[in-house]
Formats: sequence, C-alpha cells, structure tokens
Amino acid sequence: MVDVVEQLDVIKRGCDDLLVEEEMAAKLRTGTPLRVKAGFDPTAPDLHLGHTVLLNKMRQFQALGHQVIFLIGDFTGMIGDPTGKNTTRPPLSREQIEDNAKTYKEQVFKILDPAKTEVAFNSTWFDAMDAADLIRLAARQTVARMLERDDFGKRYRSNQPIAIHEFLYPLVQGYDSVALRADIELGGTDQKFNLLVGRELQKQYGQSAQCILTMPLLEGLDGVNKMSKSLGNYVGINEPPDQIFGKLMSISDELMWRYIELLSFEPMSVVDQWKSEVAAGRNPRDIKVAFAQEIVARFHNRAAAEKALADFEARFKQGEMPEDMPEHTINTVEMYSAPPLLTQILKHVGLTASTSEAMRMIEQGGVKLNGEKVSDKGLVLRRGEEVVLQVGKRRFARVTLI
RNA sequence: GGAGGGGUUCCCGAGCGGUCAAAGGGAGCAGACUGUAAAUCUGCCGGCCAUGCCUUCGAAGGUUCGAAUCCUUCCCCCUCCA
Repeated sequence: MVDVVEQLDVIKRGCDDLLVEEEMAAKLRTGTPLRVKAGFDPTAPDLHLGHTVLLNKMRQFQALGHQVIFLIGDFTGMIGDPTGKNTTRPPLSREQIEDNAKTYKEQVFKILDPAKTEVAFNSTWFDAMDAADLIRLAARQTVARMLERDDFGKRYRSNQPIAIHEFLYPLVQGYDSVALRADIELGGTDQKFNLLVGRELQKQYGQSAQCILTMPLLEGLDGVNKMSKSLGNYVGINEPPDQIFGKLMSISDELMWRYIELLSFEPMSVVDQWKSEVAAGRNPRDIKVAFAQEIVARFHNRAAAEKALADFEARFKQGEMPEDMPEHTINTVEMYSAPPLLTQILKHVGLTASTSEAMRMIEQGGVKLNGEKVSDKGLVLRRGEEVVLQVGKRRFARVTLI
C-alpha cells in the first residue's frame, strides 16, 4: 500500500475539509483497507459533473486500495426530500427507487471500479426499525444542536418554515454510518453537519468515530451557483460529446482551474505546470481544450473527443453549421389554416418558448433562416420547404414543412 | 387557544382605486466585442390567429364605470403569548 503521507496528499486534493486529519493518518497507518462511505439520494438518476466530484474522490480511495461503499438512501428517498426549500418532493415508490438505483449504477461505474464497490441501501436497516426505535434515535440529538446547522439556523432566524422530519434526516443519515461501521464518510460541503452527526452517533454506539472529508460543491457553468440540473448550468455525463465539449469550452478561465482540480485525473504536478505555462503567456484556451477532451473521452471515448474538437473548430472558427441538429417534420396543412409564420414554427420546434419570444429574437437579430439573418417578423414559410433555423449561437433545427 | 405581521410576474422586492402586464434589482435571453470565453456595453424579458385581443398580483365571492389596490369568507406562512 502507498505511503501514508502520499495517500493523504491524494485524499486531500481539491477537498474542502478533512476532519480530523490526525485520526485519518492513524487509520491509514493501520494498513487495513478503510471503509469509505458516501451516500446518494436516489432521486436524481441523471448525473452531471457536479456529482462526479465525489465519485472521483471515491475512485481515488479505490486506487489506494480501500473499500468504497456506495450507499443509496432509498429509505430517505421514500419519505421525501430533506432540504426542500419550499417544495416538498413527492415520495418515491419502491419501483421508482429501484429504477433510479439501476440507472445510477450504470452511470457511476463509468468512474468507479465495480469490483471494489459495495452497494448498500439504507432501507436494509431502517425498514427493520419501528416508530419507537426512531424516536429513541431522535432522542440522541437536541433541537439546539440541529439549529447549529447553517441552513436550519438561517431559516429559523428568517422565519422560514422547518418541518420536523427535516430534523430527522441528519440522524437517519448519521445512523447509516453506525450501521455500516464507516471509517470515513465523504460528502459535499453542505453535508458537513450531517457527516458530523454520524461521527457523534458512532461514538454513542461505542464505535470509533468516522473521519469526514467534504468536497466543494462544483460551480455550474455560470461560475456562481452550484451546478444543478434545475439551474440549467450543468454538464450531464450522458450528454453527447459535442455538448460536453462545447459547454466546457464556455467556462471562464478562472473557473477552468477549479474544474481541472476537481474533475481532471491529471496529477497535480501536471496541473501546476500548466498554470506556470499560462502565467508565462500560453493561451488558456489550449489547456481548456485538453481538459474538455479528457472529460469527453472519459464518458465517451478518445475518438469522440477528437471529433468534438474538430467539429467545434469547424463550427466556430469557420462559422459552419453543426452536422447533427434536431430534425422536425411539420404537417402545416393540418396544423395551420394558412401558410405558417416563421415565429409559429420557431415555437413549434422548441427553438423559442413562445411566438412572442420568437418575435423578440427576430427584432434583435438573433434568428437565421438557412444561414441568413431574418429581419421580417411576419415572414411566412412556404409549404414543401426544408429549412435550417437558428436562434442565437447554439440552437439549431432542420425543419421540413409539408 | 389568544394577539400581531405577511402572501405581487422565474427569484428578491415596490405598488395600496384609473396613467399597471405592474418600479427597481437579480437571473435569463439576444446583439456587439471575443477564445462559443470571462468582464463590459446595448436591447429584450406574460401569452396569442398581434397596430388589437386574452390571462396574471394566495383562492373564491362582492363593491365600483374601473381593483394588485376597498369589503367578505377561506387557504397558507411567520412572530409573540398560552
């Protein structure tokens, strides 16, 4: 096994916090593979790069020879969402959860080594508990302690509602650590409190306390908010190569370094060299290209990465249209009484959200028909025509009117 | 159970009988500039069969020529007291 100091270096890369480092070192020194726990909500089967930050860390632990436990919070998922800001998510059925878990695994093993991963479900132990057991568990923490959690405290102070079951989640999650006898638990920074609860509970149950390692929440493409599907600032790992590539190319130079630290598998020594090269005048774009290709290759393959770059350059350096674009065939006779307006077609194929928006786009010069800018809001399309429509820089569609 | 405060367009937040599709900010989108960067600037930012029409200010009724604004009932949130 790798030397403890080296292990710690790898473990700490990109991390937000490691508590408690001395304990971690001691655990590593025993030479026994550690039980590394990371919990996942079974509600979001569509993974994006933000989720992979944690998975990458798990992968590193596997590479160091430790036992990784991929815990699916199916029990918690059936109750509803804990951190619901204002909307309560509908509880998931057993079937949905199993479906989600399946898609989860398919995606997760693009990064993790299946042979070194133990998949666990927390319903295994929670289904066996009754109401009295749960209340006994609840007795182990105080309301004051719960209000120490930042988001609870904030909501409490700003008069936002907190439902009682939300207080139960940290306990439930903490108990998972007891059930799994985890040596270390990984999570996002937002999870720090919950992870610490696990530590406390383990002590109360007479186990040695887990260390906790928190990873930063990856910023989304906007560089401000955390990456999330609902904000639309994400890169999904199942997206087509050119999408992944294009999205990564659009991030700021500053954000690029952040992404590289958290997402690239290149050793830090290489990254540091890139940084000094850029400082010496190298175009950051080159680094970004290399990074974007690495990610495309990870979720697709090397050839796809090469092609994504070639297409990208053709499209944006030479202004060509993409090869692949959504195709639509519209039966205008059935749908419209008169030959359709361009604005109606734009809305119909989803290039704009409404005809009003389509009109605005035309006014602002953001609409192209077969590569030509459109300035007439009342433009009528002929039946039998095949046209290529473009809105903004990126949205394309090929439309056949019959 | 009692007393008080509050629910406005994606979010925050003004408006408190007509001039309100509703100030301002944020987000978003388009254009310019670029490295499809970032930053910046400009414009847009409810919908539609579109110089007009329709729907929106927690819900439902009502008053009025006219309501986000007034009245009634209901729902929800918060605070303090019990």
